[in-house]
Amino acid sequence: MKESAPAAQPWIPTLEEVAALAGVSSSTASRVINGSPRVTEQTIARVNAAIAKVGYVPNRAARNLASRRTQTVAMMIPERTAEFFADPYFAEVIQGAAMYASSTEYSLTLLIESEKDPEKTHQFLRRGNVDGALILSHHSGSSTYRELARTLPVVFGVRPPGEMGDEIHIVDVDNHAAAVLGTQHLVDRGRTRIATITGPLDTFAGRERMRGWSETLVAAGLDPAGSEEGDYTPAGGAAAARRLIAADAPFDAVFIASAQMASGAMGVLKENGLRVPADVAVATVDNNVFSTGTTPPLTTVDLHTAAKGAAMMATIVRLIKGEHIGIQTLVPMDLVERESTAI
Amino acid sequence: MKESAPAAQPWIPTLEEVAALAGVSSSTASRVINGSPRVTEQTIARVNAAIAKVGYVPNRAARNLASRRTQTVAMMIPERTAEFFADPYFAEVIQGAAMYASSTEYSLTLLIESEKDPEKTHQFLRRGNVDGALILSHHSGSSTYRELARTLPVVFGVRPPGEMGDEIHIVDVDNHAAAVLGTQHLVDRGRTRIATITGPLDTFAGRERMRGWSETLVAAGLDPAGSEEGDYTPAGGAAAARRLIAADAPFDAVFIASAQMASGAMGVLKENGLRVPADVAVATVDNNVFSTGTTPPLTTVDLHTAAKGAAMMATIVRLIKGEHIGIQTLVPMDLVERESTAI
DNA sequence: CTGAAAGCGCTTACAG
DNA sequence: CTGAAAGCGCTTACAG
Repeated sequence: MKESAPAAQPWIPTLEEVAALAGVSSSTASRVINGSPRVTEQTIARVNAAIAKVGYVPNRAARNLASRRTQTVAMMIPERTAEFFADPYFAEVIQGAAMYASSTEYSLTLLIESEKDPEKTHQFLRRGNVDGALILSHHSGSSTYRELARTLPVVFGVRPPGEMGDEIHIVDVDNHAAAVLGTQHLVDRGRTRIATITGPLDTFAGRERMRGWSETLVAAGLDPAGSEEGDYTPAGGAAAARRLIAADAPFDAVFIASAQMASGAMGVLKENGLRVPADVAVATVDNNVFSTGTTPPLTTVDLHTAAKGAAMMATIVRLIKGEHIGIQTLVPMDLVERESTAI
Repeated sequence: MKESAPAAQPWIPTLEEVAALAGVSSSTASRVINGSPRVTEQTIARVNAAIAKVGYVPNRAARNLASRRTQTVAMMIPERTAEFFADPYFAEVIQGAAMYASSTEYSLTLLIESEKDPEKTHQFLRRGNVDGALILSHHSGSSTYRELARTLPVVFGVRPPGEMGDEIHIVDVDNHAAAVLGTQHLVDRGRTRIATITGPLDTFAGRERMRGWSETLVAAGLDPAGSEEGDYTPAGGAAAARRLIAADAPFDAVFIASAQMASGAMGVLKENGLRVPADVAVATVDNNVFSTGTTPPLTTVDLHTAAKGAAMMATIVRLIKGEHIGIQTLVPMDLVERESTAI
């Protein structure tokens, strides 16, 4: 089945050739390419002209070998890839990171962590095959990434288990504030019996969002009108909505901790003859197809998830360059009002 | 803001050290690592022991430079990344490709194509920085990727504009068959007034799915009960459903060309007092959160999208290795029956 | 500001 | 089956 040859490589210009064309040494050509300040304007122009003429692109392998950098950042993906990619949240973070990367010299590689043999993955990372790693998800309880962070720049997009130490860099959103924003909006709309569908309460984000809902009610002098736990999926949201209704504590609004859950919950509300927003106002979190695609579309807290991905990438690049930066970066958010909370 | 140093690199073992430890030359150690057949069992064992002992991982840059391969495959992402990643379909293809890649020596890099300066991206690709490229999307009308395919192994996940030439390798699903499968199921359920919400009709897939719906009706001796065009989004599906209802041609079933559109359409059906499946049976395409998260869950044609991504990766690897393979790979599909078409 | 030279860590004909 | 040697295409002190 083998063919003669994998398509004869066409002509690929080399640094030396560019240098010759520009009438300089390859050292100088290299300096121009790498933006060294110690080169004449004129030389720069000549080299750039030569580069443009032959369409020169540096050979990454050679460059990386010589400079001992890889210009590569790994995005770590848990082995349960199907679940991971099913959540548009992660896709959006990846999108933001990839977009930011494209504006830099770094490229983003998807690296799936073997859960049976995490050591293999970690060795790959530690052995100089990437300049840094981005962690979006991890088996809670595992602290392997924390260890990795001691020998390699690592940026977390979720809070790793255990205490925050100085060695951890995290880019996150203020989940408590997000829930306050969404819930307060329901209060401002005059709703007084506000329920919630929470995220998984064994996650930090899930608990924080619930706390935001609860504290907002207390501050407004309102009693909670019910709380059910969901799992961030539409089906989970639908199930939680059913339990909420079955509990028979009347509610005129519900803060749902994710748009995916909200989209599932909407169908259940309708089935039970509850009109949105007339009977029940709905506010949620995440501005994506799940919040725009329902009827009516949902008021939501936009967490700027793509911006979070970009911020993670920006942070890892700065860490790689050896900059000294803060432990935590918070990504801003805002409320997007739609029909589901119209008066 | 600069710090002293980017964290002293810890000890990274080198091939030479592994070789010394095993008592062989680095040539031999290299052969063991690369699975050359011309090495003694004993030598292999000794080298592997040394590798395990020091936790050796080959330096990719050196390896790539010496072997003139990159072990990297680029997944091309259009510059409108937000739209691209919003569709779970693409995320699922990426997932499958990444998963397959992790079982090989290849790594998958996300490469965003600059649309203002596509030449820049293409030069990067052509200049030996990747071994192959995967194309999931492209501006129709552009034939640049076809040109690229003449100098670099390229696998398409969508049909490029223009004629299929021998130089094009494509991994796809039979969209016509998918629509036949879904529509025939509605016919088998005894529905006789079957409408459709199509995908964008300026795409090959959109037209093929519509043709499948239409031909199935003809074969069953049924008249079409209406057809509206959607755009693969929930909002687009909702709008199409509204038009379908407004057209006032009664229908008792609808084949919707994507689950995203179906999820939007479901809300509109309910609003209009149409019960699913009692009044209207719904069959769709894509087995993801959009088909499982609605109430009731949707009967759908599972296109095995992750398998498609894996097949794309498998195909590019074979092409890179110089194997002679067929122009087209079709990924199988199957029908998943759920409540939306229950009798 | 520029160049000659060494070296990054591997692979791979070439001999044996 | 194994080793010595050359070389992959860059970067980067080191001199000047």
